[in-house]
Amino acid sequence: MAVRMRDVARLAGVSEATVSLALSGSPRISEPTRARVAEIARRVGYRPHAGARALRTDSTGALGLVVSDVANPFFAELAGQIERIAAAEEYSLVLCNSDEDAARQDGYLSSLLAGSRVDGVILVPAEAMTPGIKAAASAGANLVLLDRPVTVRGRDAAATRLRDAPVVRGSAAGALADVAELLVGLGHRRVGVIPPPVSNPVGRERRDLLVEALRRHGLAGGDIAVEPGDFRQHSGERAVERLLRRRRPPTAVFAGDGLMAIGAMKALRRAGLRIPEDVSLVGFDDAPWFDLLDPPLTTVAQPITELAAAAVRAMLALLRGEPSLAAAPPCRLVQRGSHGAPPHRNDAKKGTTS
Amino acid sequence: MAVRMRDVARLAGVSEATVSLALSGSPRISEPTRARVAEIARRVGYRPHAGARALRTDSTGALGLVVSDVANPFFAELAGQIERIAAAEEYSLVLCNSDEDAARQDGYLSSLLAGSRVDGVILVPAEAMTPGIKAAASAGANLVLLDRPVTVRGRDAAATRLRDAPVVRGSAAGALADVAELLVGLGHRRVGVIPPPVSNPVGRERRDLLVEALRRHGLAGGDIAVEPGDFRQHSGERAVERLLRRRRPPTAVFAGDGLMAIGAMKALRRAGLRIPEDVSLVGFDDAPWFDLLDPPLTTVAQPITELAAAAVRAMLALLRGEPSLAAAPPCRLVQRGSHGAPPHRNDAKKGTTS
DNA sequence: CTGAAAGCGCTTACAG
DNA sequence: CTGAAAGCGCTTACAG
Repeated sequence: MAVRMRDVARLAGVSEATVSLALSGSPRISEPTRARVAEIARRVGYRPHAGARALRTDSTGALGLVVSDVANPFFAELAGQIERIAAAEEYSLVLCNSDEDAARQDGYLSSLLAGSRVDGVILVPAEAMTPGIKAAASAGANLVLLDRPVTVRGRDAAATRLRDAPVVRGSAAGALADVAELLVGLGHRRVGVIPPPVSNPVGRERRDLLVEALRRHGLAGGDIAVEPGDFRQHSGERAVERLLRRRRPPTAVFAGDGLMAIGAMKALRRAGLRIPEDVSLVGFDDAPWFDLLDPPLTTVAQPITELAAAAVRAMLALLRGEPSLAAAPPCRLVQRGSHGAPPHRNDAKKGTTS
Repeated sequence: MAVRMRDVARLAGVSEATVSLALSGSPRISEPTRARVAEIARRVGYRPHAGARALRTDSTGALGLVVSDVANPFFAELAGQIERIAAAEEYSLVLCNSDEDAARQDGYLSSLLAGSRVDGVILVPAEAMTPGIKAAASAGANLVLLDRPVTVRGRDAAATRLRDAPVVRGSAAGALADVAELLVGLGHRRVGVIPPPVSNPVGRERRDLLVEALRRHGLAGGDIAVEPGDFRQHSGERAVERLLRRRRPPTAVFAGDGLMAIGAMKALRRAGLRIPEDVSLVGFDDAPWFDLLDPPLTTVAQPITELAAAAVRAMLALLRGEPSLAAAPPCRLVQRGSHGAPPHRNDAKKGTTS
């Protein structure tokens, strides 16, 4: 059906070997021959059979990207940028959604890597460690960890390799310290924190960074209410409901993910609370329409372009056998309209609706 | 590096042929042998080399998806659902962003199809017709057109095949008639329309369907101002600015795409206009956070889940050689808070800011 | 400067 | 019920 090398060779009156060499620009082929072969190949729309080439060269020209959910605006933007950069480097992108499910993630890892579908995988790990990640590492796969680290135990070969795997993620410490300073500075003394699942290193980290910054600003442990979510919008709603049922509900809420921030906003509104007059809300992740929300969302923006570029760069370094290139570009706090001073003290119990 | 069939054969004490047959469940292999081979393959994490299999069977187990921009929430959601459904059918997804650029789209088509990277492509065409689409069709590629049709001329083989290619897209006629009825019913007499590029059949269609519905409700041609955009947020802003500079600016604006609706909202606000008191705004495409915008956006929602399912279904039918399965599930108007009655007549020129 | 030949890892007629 | 052999489309040492 498709045009094959044999056809190009016949049309050019040379052997397949010459076509192959000519198209790869080998100096062994004379310029006139090279030009003629290239022109014919172009004219007939010849493209080498990707599978045949992969079989022969043990490299596919494809990269895998396993994220938890492309419908999440953060990952959608990230996937788009990674595709763009990879395409510029002549790599195609196989996209997989793990849906935060370790088993699905491991299935993808195995099909992509053990099946030699791709040369490497950029992975947003669904859990701190899974059998599939271990298996990929011990098979010597090219793995770049994106957005989240992985928890490595032991000193076997897989563990050692994994410890060396490049991790590319936003550095949230500075921005979360800014969040703490902003909220405490405005007078908030009771803060609700909705981190990603704490079974996940990224959940623990966002929680700990903010909680510690809040404490540095004088808040006591009892003033900080933690209700983890699961990266989904719905979990943000549920977490806010739980926060509002507390004896002394928070006057400010931090939601550690874009979708959870949306969910938190919905639940806050449903409870009849005004943002920021009754409660302040600070999110994590940004999107081009967050400034159009009601109110415009104050949030921690991740450096998506840098993350995408660094992830592809780290993968290319791996593929070339160069030393691994981790990266941690800083997140930054974007102040918009969803934060403000807390309501007066005697309004304290107002939030206990639902 | 990776485990190959040879290794499984050795461990099981049988030939490679037997392993192949056993794993494919051939009745020629005895049950004990099959079970033993399967168990060993599972234990060592064997996965067939995708390229070798593709070379031999002429089928890759992969599908291409070429969209114009995954960062657009509509396509992000669509891509996510398509990946999910394709994965359930054991197909992996190669994602490509054409960025509405015909040349990039054609490059992807050629690399995916002529390069035998995928068994078929689900394509959101960047233009009504391009050389790459024609080439793919005449090479007999499996092509499903998503969200947008293609303009076919001529009666050659490629044209005939293309005319038979399944088209899967939302049917907007009913919902756009509802938009016209809603706006005219509220008293609007001057409507601004920001369709997708009219070089694109989908742009012409959205424009024509709405304009005709508006006319059926008694609006004259001069009352309808058309300022096409290009699917990007920025173009929605520019289009609104042009609409507001008109002698008699519209009292209601329709933006024919999610990102353009966001842009329109931004420009309207920047011009100091209140929505919907000064201008009504109706969008196209929906997202889980559109109800949190200020004001909540009244919009035409596309049936994304149905579109994704229908696209994969159409592709599977093609791959099985079954008759092509087009689909056109209906869009529906979601009324929220961005529409209302027009301001009083003597306010008519208020909008001429900028 | 160019060609003939081997081999990557599978699947599938063909033997037995 | 199982194995030996051919061949998919490439690339790359090896000859000449």
